[in-house]
Amino acid sequence: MNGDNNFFKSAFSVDNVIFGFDDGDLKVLLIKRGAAPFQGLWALPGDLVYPNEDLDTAAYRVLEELTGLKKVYLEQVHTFGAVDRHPLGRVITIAYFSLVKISDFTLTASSFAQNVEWHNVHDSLLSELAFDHKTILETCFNALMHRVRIRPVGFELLPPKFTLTELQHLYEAILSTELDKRNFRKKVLSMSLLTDLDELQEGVPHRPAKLYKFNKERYHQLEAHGFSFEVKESKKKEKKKRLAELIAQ
Amino acid sequence: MNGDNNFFKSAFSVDNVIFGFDDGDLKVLLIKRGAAPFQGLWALPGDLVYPNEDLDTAAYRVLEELTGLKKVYLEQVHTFGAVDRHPLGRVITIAYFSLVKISDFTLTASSFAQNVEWHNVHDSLLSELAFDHKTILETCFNALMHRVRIRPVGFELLPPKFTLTELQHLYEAILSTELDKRNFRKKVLSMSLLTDLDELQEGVPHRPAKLYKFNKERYHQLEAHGFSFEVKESKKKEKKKRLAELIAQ
DNA sequence: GCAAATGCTGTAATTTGAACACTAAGACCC
DNA sequence: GGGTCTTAGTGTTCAAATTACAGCATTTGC
Repeated sequence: MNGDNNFFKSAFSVDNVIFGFDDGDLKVLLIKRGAAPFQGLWALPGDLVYPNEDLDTAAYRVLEELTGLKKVYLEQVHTFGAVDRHPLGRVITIAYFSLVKISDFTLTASSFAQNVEWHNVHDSLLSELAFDHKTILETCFNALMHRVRIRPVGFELLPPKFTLTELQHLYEAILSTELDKRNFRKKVLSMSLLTDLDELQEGVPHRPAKLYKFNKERYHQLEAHGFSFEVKESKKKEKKKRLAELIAQ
Repeated sequence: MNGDNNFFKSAFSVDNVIFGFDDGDLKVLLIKRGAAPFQGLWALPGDLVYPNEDLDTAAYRVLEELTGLKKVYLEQVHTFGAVDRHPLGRVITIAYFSLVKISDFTLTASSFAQNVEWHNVHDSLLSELAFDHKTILETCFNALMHRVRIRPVGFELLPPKFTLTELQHLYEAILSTELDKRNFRKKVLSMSLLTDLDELQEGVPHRPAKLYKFNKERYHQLEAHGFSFEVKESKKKEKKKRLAELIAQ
């Protein structure tokens, strides 16, 4: 193949929707663009893929350059390739999402220079972002909502030790719903994916909660046996919502 | 951006896993390669994406050039971009799957020249395919298995009029399992997604079955109200399987 | 010691899912 | 026309999962 061919005048990039969870809120890491195009707008971290680099490798690289983190959860979601999505040429981009523990996170020197910030996901979905990044964020957020119902990836967003209430708040933030406390705890504990650490929370101005950790070994065991993980919205609400919509027609 | 940049010496293609259903079997449309590399091996239909062409457009084009069909179900699944996946250069490929009614299908003139055939999916997964197409087929088949449990896309594979038994066989072929006849019919009918056509099968040497069609309008209504479609494997089997595995440990 | 805040726990009612076997209708053959 | 073959079609019972729901317990801080 030769470089003169028209088919070889395109580039591809990866864009990474990096989710974090803090203070009861689901967040996404964005970079303020310092140069045209879209100067001054917030954008997803991303980069062109090197000629001799695999796609996943590129996505991990973007993540590590920005956060210093390796070994985080990363998943390819969708590829966006509208002809006019990049004003300077044909660039298709492969979108990934990753889940990081904000507790582990420190900005790297390289990222420190840039204007990097955690943003509330829902707010970002309502604001303007560079390129087609709003669509990408939407798609990845939907993928996350879907994923947490099927696999226990939520733990990737929590610190190593967490309380059941924190876990519940995480699920509520991702699924944008409220869950019944007793049913949630019953269900989660019945899966035996949590190890009770026999430790209590410290520094809280109320009764401290027990701390748990995620039991990865147990998860892999169950996974091998066709286990499925699921958290559902309350039926009461679904019914109410559906009824309301029917009436509205 | 200029053409000398190293980043612009790559190409991208689409590959299309075209599923059909015939004679109780799930099939995939493959092309026998007439030229190197991988000459003589079966491959997925695909093509480079034109410089001014959107990705989905390219996937539809590949499909139409081969089958003459427009307006078929098409879904992007995953992008494959290993550095060495194409022996002649860096080509990343965006994989799609599509669902066609074999009854509608006729080979186009252009595809007639090529060696195009329907292959049993399970056989193909065990045979050698060109490039990384076996991995792509696997990924798309898994995506299909997953998709039919969530959305009623299975109908895209059946002729406009079909019997409940045909529908059941389709699900059994995709999910590689057996389903209980009564429970299946009960569930499917309870969703009110089928319209009873008040017609009977003809030309069968036994009691003819009623014919149904898929009610698309009804589906869109339900979809708008957060409806979810699901077909499950029998629990009996799962339990047996799991027990066997536990014993084997 | 009392107020404030969150942690923690169980049961009853309902819904959903799974298992299971016989009669019905038409085609074909004699 | 009667018998046989083949697939169509149908309901009930039991078990499991899901839902709704409220009050006492423990710690901190005043």
